Amino acid sequence: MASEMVEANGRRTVATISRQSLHGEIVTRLRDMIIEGDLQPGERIYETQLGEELGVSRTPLREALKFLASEGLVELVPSRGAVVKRFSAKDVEDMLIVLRSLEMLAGRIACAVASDEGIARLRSLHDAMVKHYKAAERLEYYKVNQQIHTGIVALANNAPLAEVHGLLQSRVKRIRFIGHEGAERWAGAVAEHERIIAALEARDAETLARELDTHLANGWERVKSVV
Amino acid sequence: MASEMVEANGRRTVATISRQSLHGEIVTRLRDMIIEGDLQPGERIYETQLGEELGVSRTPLREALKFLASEGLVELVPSRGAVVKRFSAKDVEDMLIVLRSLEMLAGRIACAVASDEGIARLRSLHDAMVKHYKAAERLEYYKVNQQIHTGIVALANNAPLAEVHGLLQSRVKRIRFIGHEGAERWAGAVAEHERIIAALEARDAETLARELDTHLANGWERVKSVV
DNA sequence: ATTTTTTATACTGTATACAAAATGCTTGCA
DNA sequence: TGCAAGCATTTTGTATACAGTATAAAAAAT
Repeated sequence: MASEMVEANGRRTVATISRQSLHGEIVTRLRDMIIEGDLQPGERIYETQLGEELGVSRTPLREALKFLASEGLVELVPSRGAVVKRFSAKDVEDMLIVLRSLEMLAGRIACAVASDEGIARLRSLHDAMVKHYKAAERLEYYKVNQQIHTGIVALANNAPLAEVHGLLQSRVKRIRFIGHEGAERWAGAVAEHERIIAALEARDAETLARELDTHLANGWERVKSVV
Repeated sequence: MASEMVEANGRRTVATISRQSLHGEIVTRLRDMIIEGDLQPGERIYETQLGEELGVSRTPLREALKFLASEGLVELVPSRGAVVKRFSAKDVEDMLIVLRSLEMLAGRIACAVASDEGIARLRSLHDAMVKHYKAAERLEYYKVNQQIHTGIVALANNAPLAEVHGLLQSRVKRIRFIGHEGAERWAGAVAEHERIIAALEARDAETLARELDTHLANGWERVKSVV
């Protein structure tokens, strides 16, 4: 049955050598489905139905749901199964407050411990992002943007910090993904990013923290309307 | 919560209103076992064995393990099962850095939004802690101490903040639980707590943040030797 | 007509059974 | 004696089956 599944999926087998367990794959698959809005907030998840849809039995699917429940992407209602978690505007605002604090912390640490290569890599990511901005490629821009924020956190070389940041980021991704900002605000965000990268290159911790602070506060303003 | 009563009259949770599902109970049970050192770091978890020990079958146990894996308390090695996660000294230090940042953030917010009753409740907790200190009741002291730190975060009224704080706190609990500090350091910790509560009562955000900063930095110093 | 009760259906929660993978041990051979 | 290969045991990974529960619909009574 498992071998059939691999053939049916086809594309998934390339990277992982099918080394990862099935429930692990389901976790990433479902996470993507939730983030991309394939499974909508408040929607109830029927295990048999979704299992057949994915070509797996209920057992690994349920295990994956438990994992995602701990991540906070789904909610487990006793004897009524899993529901895609819905976030209120206050929830999102609270998350962004924490995210902002975490990124500021990461930025401060990064200024002290990051390698020159790491910073250079972030600069090139930033350049790529600007290209996408000028080409008005929103989706590509969005993806690289995420990579930059994740990259700053990664530079701090603090695994738990990166982990909790990723945890919250995965929750707001769904929101941000939807939010399409106007041209002038978009330009403002790019300018903020430029200053962020500059501060990082100068290893100026306080300036970097301040820039991240305003950038992420503005980010909330940009997304507030769509929540 | 209600399951404690259930456990009192009989070990099986069948007949009564077991509001929480079985895997949910197993999660809390295993979490306690890990924190209290019943399951030691690096120890491999044999599903059938542990299942029989707890009187449950493998299925809900596995679901519980997936949940704990997402929490970071156990590690899932593909086709070799679950292992209680072992943390290096750097891991713990990194966690405490993040915890410190989160508590400082919570403290700042709490000064602005906490209710007077909430602050008063924390003061009485503090008084209880001092009593335990004077009676040299280490375990009781430790428990109330945890409640105070959790309580400060709770005052901020920010669910995601409380969540990630609790996540990291559950990981370092195991360490701190072991660490027995000397009398003079213990006295220092109590004094720091007194200043923290005072700053909170004065709603002096910056002082509170500074006191939390030094308190938690000292906390790392106190625990460093035993990691 | 409305409310309550009953019944049917579908879904979740748990257990068990089966298949695949890995580890350890024994045996054979150099 | 040392090493390797193969077999056996153990353990995980997955599927399926069964039991319990909630929901919804239909029927009966007020």
